[in-house]
Amino acid sequence: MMADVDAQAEHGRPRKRADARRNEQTLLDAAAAVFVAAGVEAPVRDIAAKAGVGLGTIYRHFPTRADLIIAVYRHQAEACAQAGPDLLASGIAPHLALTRWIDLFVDFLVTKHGLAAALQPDNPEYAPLHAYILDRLVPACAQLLDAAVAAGEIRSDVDALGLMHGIGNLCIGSDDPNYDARRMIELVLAGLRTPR
Amino acid sequence: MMADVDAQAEHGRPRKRADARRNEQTLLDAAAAVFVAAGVEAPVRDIAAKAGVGLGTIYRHFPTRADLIIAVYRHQAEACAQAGPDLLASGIAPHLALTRWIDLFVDFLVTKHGLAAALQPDNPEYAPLHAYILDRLVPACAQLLDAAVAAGEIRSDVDALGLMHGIGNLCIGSDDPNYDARRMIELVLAGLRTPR
DNA sequence: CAACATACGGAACCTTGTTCCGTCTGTCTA
DNA sequence: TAGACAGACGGAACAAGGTTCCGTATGTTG
Repeated sequence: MMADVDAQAEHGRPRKRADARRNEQTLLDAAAAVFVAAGVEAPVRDIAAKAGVGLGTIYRHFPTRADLIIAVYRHQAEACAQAGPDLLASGIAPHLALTRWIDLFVDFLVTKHGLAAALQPDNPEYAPLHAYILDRLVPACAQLLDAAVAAGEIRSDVDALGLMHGIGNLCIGSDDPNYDARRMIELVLAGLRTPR
Repeated sequence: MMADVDAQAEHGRPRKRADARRNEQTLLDAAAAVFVAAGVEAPVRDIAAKAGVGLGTIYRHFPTRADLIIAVYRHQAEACAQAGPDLLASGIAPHLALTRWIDLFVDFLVTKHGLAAALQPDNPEYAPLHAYILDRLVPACAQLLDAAVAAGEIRSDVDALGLMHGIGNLCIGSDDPNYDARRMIELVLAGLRTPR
């Protein structure tokens, strides 16, 4: 059946209605604004209100809050993932590349109020977000880590997943002026360079 | 003994009614059980139900969840605070004493599902808990830290508050079998011993 | 332009925290 | 022991936020 050749065939699923596409973009913009103003845990109602749409609409486009967060930050996250191979290819020492990359990751996290806390894997609401990070960022980290281990620059008893989890954790609460997440992360990295 | 007509005179405030004291203990026991089974973020109603009391009763005895948590774990927290001076007096190298003490602190945290996450200072619900930790545990840590710095064993650019915050953060999610909080903390401590 | 699939809005429901007040009960005194 | 009352009790009621559902509205297509 379905010998019809309409736009849907091009990407395998039916093309969305124009108003739906418009609303999706409106929601992304509204969500980005609300996340900046109130953190990624802002009430769904606030985002819907900001976008001027009903609650049903937001849930139809983004079934979970995590989907919305991913959509809003996908570009930045991809850039971060991409930076891994680039740094590695740049010719600097692997452990330096790793340090720089973690800097990028930390920048990404600390500039998004509440994002680090949301990354906790135990909260089922954020499972898709977690899966996304695992999928895109952990491999990038692993590549850098492996290179540094291979170069004998860091200890070999730490895995990328655990390191990312730890770094992410250390970023939680970085709004607090009495807490310097970067210093703690600096300690972790110094510890990494220490012999077992 | 002196003519203490009224037991209240001994501590300055009126003696509580017998049923109130009984309920307080019942609530502590119920809370401890529920915390073990469902974490420290378990619904207040569950604790009240387990204790067989009404909601009003639990709020009268413990105005915030943090008060209840503190009451349940006070003994263990005090023991941890006390261990600081003891370790320092035991004659081992200060940095070793610090390491051991942090081990105790981590033990305390990782055995209480959700407690580390609750320590985040941004959640106003847990403000009293946070204040308590600041009051009792941070000074203990500071003493050990100072001793190790004075002995020239660790770098001097880390403060007790930030270190505790970081260690606490690293303990979040330690239920996850793929995450080893202790290894991350080991890295931090190794980093501490590294020259600036 | 008619018909239909799709999308929309928001009321309604669920869970959890928190307050409030009518009722009940220790405790104290006469 | 009885009466009075401060103190404690239970739980209904309210607030806030997440999520579902369905009657209505509107692109899209033939």
